[in-house]
Amino acid sequence: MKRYLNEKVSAALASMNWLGSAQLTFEKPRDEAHGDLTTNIAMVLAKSLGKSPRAVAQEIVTALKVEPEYISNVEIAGPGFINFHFTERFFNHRVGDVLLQGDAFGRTTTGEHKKTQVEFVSANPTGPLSVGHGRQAAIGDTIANLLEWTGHDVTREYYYNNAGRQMRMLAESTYARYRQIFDPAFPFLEDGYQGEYIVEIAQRLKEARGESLCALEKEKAIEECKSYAEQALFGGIKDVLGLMGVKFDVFYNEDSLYKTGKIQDVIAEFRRLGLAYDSEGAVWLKATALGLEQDRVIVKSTGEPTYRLPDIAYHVEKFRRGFELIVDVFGADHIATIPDVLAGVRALGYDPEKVKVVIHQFVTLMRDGQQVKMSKRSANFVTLDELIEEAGSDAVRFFFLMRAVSSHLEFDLDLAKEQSEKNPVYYVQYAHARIASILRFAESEGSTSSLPAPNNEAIDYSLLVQPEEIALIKLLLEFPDVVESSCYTFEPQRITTYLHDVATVFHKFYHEHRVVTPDRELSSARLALCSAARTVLANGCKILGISAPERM
RNA sequence: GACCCCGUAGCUCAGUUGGAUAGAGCAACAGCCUUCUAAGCUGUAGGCCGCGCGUUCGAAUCGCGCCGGGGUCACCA
Repeated sequence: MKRYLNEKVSAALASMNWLGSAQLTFEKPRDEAHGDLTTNIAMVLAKSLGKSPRAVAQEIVTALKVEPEYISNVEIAGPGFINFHFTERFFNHRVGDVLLQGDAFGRTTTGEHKKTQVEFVSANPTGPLSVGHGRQAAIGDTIANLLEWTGHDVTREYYYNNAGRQMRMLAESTYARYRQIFDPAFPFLEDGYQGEYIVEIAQRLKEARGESLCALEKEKAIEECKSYAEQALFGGIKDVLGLMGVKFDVFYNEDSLYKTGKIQDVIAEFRRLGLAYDSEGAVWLKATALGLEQDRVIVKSTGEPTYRLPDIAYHVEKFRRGFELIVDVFGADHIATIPDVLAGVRALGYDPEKVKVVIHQFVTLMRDGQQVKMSKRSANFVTLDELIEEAGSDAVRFFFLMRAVSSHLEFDLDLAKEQSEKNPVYYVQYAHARIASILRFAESEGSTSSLPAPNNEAIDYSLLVQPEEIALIKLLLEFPDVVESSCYTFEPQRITTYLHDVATVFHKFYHEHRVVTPDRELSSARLALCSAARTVLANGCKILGISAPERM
């Protein structure tokens, strides 16, 4: 639709030598009376031409040549908009295109197989995934899906660290809980992990190993606890991600950056560039020389690197591995580290423009109208697996994707749990199930009245003339554009919003018009339309990672 | 104090690269099932788009300054 008009209007502009002096764009007017597409080109050109916008518009329209078969009306309106009305014929013949493309409808190739990495979740195995991680998993996986739908070669990656202070604390906490099974008076560490899950892990450890760890030397026993707890927690994390339908291609261990000398290489390179110096026993990155506020420690006086150094080394590795587009999905709590990493990457000669950082805000969990406080260290917190168990994966994913990533998300547990019409995810799924039901019904009727198959070439799409039919077709045709804009702006909520709209428009159509009627020609055309709507809903659900049920 | 996100209907939030008369769900009220799924549809009501100034043909959208809420500012990750 846009492509068609772009060609025609560009030709008109060219005939007056106005082409190129302003960006020609088309958009869908909010008000249907203003046509199917509109352009503001006349208003943009008016100033430089020294003419009134409406006069410019008139000249363009006069020079414009369009086929009346496709364009029913071109009008100048308001301050100088040029509105284009397409014919019903133009729209209803597109239904066949949708059906022909089927589960590929909405896919585009603009990504040109660009090698792309999406990093998300990246939680260290120190505890079960939180609700916040769940949001990140839904966002990251959906962005990855969107990138695939636009033709990128996508690698889903999870970066983790199973060394360091936090893991040490996990090990000691587990050890203490383990010892407490045999000796309730065994002291628990001051700032250890309080969560009930540690007790459970200790219990399982006891079942697996009996009392044997008590006999071991403490350090040795703690080491055993660490590997056992890590394995248990990582297993749990992967299970929960699996429940959400999230599968990673690569689990990247921070440790490998040390083993292969990548960390040392980065330090050496910074030193060579005069961007690192020693002070107070630590190694500092001269971030001020890179335009940042203050210098930062990259290697502590204890000899351990701070998180910045491996983060920079990891990003360097992303470039070295050949990724042309690097998407980092982080929680808002990591926002402060990003400038350091990007500055480091740039200093080392890589283009930070290729790194897109998607920051998502926090999730507030509401239960009975009360906020549920969440902290991994406190005993009282709702984990992602509990949430999924209560509300189901579809509802959880959909809820996480309903809001803009930059907005705080209030997750109403009671609403998500409610398996009823109040729950928005069902609205979309119900539309899909309803269509599936209609198609089943038509098939059963077809055995006696031989209705043509929905994708039959003999279908007369021009029978689709009702306002509800045309409105549905128009909306369905927007799907590829919605996928693209959602992808390139990294705003997955555009898909949930759009699918909700599709469901609404379909339900209205369904309410107004009977699909299967004695009129076989009309029935066929409407079945085709239903099938096209089902295609869009199913494809959209696929992108969101939720199911599109045949029955509800 | 510095930086980041948010501020739109009673509540939770959409609102496409700035476009014409501001949108949905929930909550409230009033209707619609002898017909393909009522987990649906229709109608009513609900708004200084936080405030002010600016940019321009035009601002919920962009800029600056306030106000309010949240977050981050380690030799924690």
